[in-house]
Amino acid sequence: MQLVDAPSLPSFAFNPVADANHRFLTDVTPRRATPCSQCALASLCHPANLTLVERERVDSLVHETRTVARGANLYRANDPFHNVYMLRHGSIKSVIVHRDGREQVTGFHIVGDMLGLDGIGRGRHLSGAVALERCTVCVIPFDALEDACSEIKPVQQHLHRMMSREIARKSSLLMQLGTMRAEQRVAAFLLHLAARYAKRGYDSTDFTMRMTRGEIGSYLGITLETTSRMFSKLQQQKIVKTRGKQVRILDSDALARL
Amino acid sequence: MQLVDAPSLPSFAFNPVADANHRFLTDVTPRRATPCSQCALASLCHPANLTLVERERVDSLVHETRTVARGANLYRANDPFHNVYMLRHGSIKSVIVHRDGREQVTGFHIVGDMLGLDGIGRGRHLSGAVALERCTVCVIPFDALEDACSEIKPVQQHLHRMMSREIARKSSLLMQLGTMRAEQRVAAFLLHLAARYAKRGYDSTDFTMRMTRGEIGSYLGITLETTSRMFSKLQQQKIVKTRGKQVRILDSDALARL
DNA sequence: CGAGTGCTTGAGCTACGTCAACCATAGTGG
DNA sequence: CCACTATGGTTGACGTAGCTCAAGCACTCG
Repeated sequence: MQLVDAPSLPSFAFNPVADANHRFLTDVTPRRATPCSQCALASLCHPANLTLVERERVDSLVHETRTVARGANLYRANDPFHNVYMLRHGSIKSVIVHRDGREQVTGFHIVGDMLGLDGIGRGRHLSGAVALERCTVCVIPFDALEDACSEIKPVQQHLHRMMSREIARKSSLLMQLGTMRAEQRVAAFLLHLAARYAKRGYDSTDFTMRMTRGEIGSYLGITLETTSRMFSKLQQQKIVKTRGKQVRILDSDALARL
Repeated sequence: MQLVDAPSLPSFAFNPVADANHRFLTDVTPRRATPCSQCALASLCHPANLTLVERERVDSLVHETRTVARGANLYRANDPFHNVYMLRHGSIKSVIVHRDGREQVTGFHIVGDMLGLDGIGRGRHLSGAVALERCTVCVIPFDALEDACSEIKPVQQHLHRMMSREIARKSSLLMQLGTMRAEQRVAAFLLHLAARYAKRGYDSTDFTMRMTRGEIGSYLGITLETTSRMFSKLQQQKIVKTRGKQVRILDSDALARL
């Protein structure tokens, strides 16, 4: 609902509502895009070594930026697939909902991640994408991206890498779910998150997790209670320190050794 | 199973060496490719609606076919990534090995599947691919495939769909591991396998699973004993009938209802 | 025939799920 | 400003699904 769209992302625009299902009805606000060439994330979104002309061509792919309110859907499962999205600010969870209504988190996305790739195959999004906090995304029509791929080799390679990494990411998660015990899963989750923050230049030992214990648990295939217990356990062992969503990793070697 | 395609496929080329398990050391036998246009699998590998010229271009991508002996690796984790493979005959498992030596199965591939996609991202294969029976694959150098993508739009789209489907497949597996109980996992596994056979024109109610209980269990995140128990349980309920690796699905609705 | 590999089944143990109570924080409405 | 409510987090008590360990059977292959 809200979403003040304003020239520039004013944070006062955040305006929470109450009610499990009936909140944040209007999700998404389009905005004008600032050119990619001026974007701090360019190194994550774009292949390097483009010519000026190519760079302009890439700029033109993003003809829209959207902001998504906390709790709102960027897209939902089964929505027709048209665009992929670069997450430019904020964090997002991907969820699949079972026929029985339970939902399963299949991914967390942070700044610099590309979303929506699972929709290409069947022309519909397979999972939904829900903002964990106010987000801004660049909207990239997939048709146009494919066209650009044909013309500009590095763009093609970049896309393929992004997709492949998504596959690899899921593989490694599969391994976690298949073979690790709860404590190890939580440890691996923290390390993975930290590594991604590090890669983006954020503090990787001290950060705030945007997701709840329930969401982490769903992602890791354990309950929220177990998740909480594992955080407590890690804290007792002086391996991490948590206070709500705030985490500090005290001994990342120990985490990795679990 | 075996492949009558005969004139060639010299099994004499098989030349064992010593490795972790000391069997099947030399894995792979190159062969000349038969043109794709004459391949029964063309509808799975290729986009439809290609012009004659385009079709020939695609044919030229496959300049090699290999056979892989049972138990042999088509590629191993960390091998440098050069090719993707179309599985033309047989079945293959994808495995990741932990540092502690345990291995986790992350996928089963049957005729018509594309393998190796997880290697694009980092230039090295993330998982290994082990033949569950004698296999033949078409070798497609990825560079050449990318070139063809740039030139022929339908090829590009086809590749993107394949990759996206791989992502989707893993997502759905994640859901199984995250939320289902052992019996449901086994049921979902059978249904999924049956559906894939059906799509390829094989009998989907009566088939033989090429993988062991242990491999199924690893894939599903349960032990081989539990896998076996679940098969027994399903048999008691007259939902499926198994005899070793041979399965008959008696009541696929019941399977889906679990 | 013996050895190797895979499958089944039982008995006991345990990691984790379930249920439930309670606390903290933050937004909300009088 | 202070209850009031909603949401998220922590912790305990208890039950159980699935793991571990172990034994025995069925095939296949040399």
